[in-house]
Amino acid sequence: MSVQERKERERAARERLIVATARELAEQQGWDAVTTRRLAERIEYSQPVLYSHFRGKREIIGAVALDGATELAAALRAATAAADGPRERVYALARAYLDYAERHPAVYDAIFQLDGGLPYAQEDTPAPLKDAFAALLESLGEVAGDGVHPGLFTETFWAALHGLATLTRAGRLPPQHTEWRLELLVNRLAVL
Amino acid sequence: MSVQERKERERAARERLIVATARELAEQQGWDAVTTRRLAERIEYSQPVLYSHFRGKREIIGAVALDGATELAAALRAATAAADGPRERVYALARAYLDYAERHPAVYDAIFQLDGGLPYAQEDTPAPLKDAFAALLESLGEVAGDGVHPGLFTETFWAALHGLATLTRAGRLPPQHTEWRLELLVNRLAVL
DNA sequence: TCTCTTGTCTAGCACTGCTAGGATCGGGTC
DNA sequence: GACCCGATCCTAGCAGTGCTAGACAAGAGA
Repeated sequence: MSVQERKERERAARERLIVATARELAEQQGWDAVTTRRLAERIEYSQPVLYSHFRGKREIIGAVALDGATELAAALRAATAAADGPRERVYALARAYLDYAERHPAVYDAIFQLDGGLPYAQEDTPAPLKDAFAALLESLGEVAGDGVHPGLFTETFWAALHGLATLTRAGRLPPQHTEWRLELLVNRLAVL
Repeated sequence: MSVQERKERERAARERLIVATARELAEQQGWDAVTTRRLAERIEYSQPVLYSHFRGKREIIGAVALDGATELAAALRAATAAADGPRERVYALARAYLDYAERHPAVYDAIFQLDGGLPYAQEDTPAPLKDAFAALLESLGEVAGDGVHPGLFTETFWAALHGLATLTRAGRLPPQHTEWRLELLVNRLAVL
């Protein structure tokens, strides 16, 4: 059985290579540049190999999204762990979120804007996505205020952050005063 | 000169037809279905005619965005005009905004998500876009609170609405409790 | 009526995501 | 060690995309 095991290992490694390369290409040149031909060339295989791992380009985006969600959750937890008190935690969380969106716009898009064929906000939502939301909930739940459902509060706060992140990057909001908008959001929305 | 005038009139009419048809197609089947071939077929001209009016598909999206922005501004003003007092005005504004995003998702995307080649948040930003923001500012400026810049407050509130609208439509937020999130946003962000 | 500009269309380019079918490589068996 | 056969991979191609060069026809002005 060791031959088959080796083959499966190699196959898994190649799958990781595909996802990592897709992400790299997307971060370097945007998702438009991630074509199946270019991706195949970079991993030094022919196009059809991609389709033996994924149903199509959509599923590759989905795989990048799952990777990114894991990373985002870790970044949020790392930021809040170093902060003292609810107020500082919320600030740290919001800054870390916007920071991630700015540093990894392609991955952020894969998670929150593009169609990766993943189910969201359902029972069968993949664990990394649920966990990213959980990371938000951990710090935001404690500042929801009396009588306000922590989950719904987290959703609302998150939506506001998402709006800031996407509108700023799309050039719809001027890049100046980002910090100010973030402070307004935290001061008004969170019950501290 | 009347011959030339007639030609220019016809040309302008055809340009409006292109934009209206693109919008119709996008609202019916999504922007992916708006291909230059399909669009040309619907207006009963050949593809190259499109390029005698617009530099490319991007500019057509931009034209739909400008149309939509005018419409959105009118919808926001109509909603707030019928409301009494700042609190009711903000509610009416927020509801009208989310309502427009839900009823005209393709147009909403053209304005706020897709690349239509338009300059935003600058001096040379087209009037319809500036006016849509002005419509937001008219109702939101009065609830910014003391010492808070009305423009920046409007941007922040708008970003939050945008986040709710896009995340909900992309399936990232469950469709239930939309009203509740909106109320939370208004109650916490606006100083009433 | 003829000419020449203006406007329109046909045909084609380089690219996209995706797939059918043939070639080749390598593990398992005799 | 030689052979068979299945798994694996690649070449070639499909239908579609945005966009454009160049041929062609229609119509205004002389």
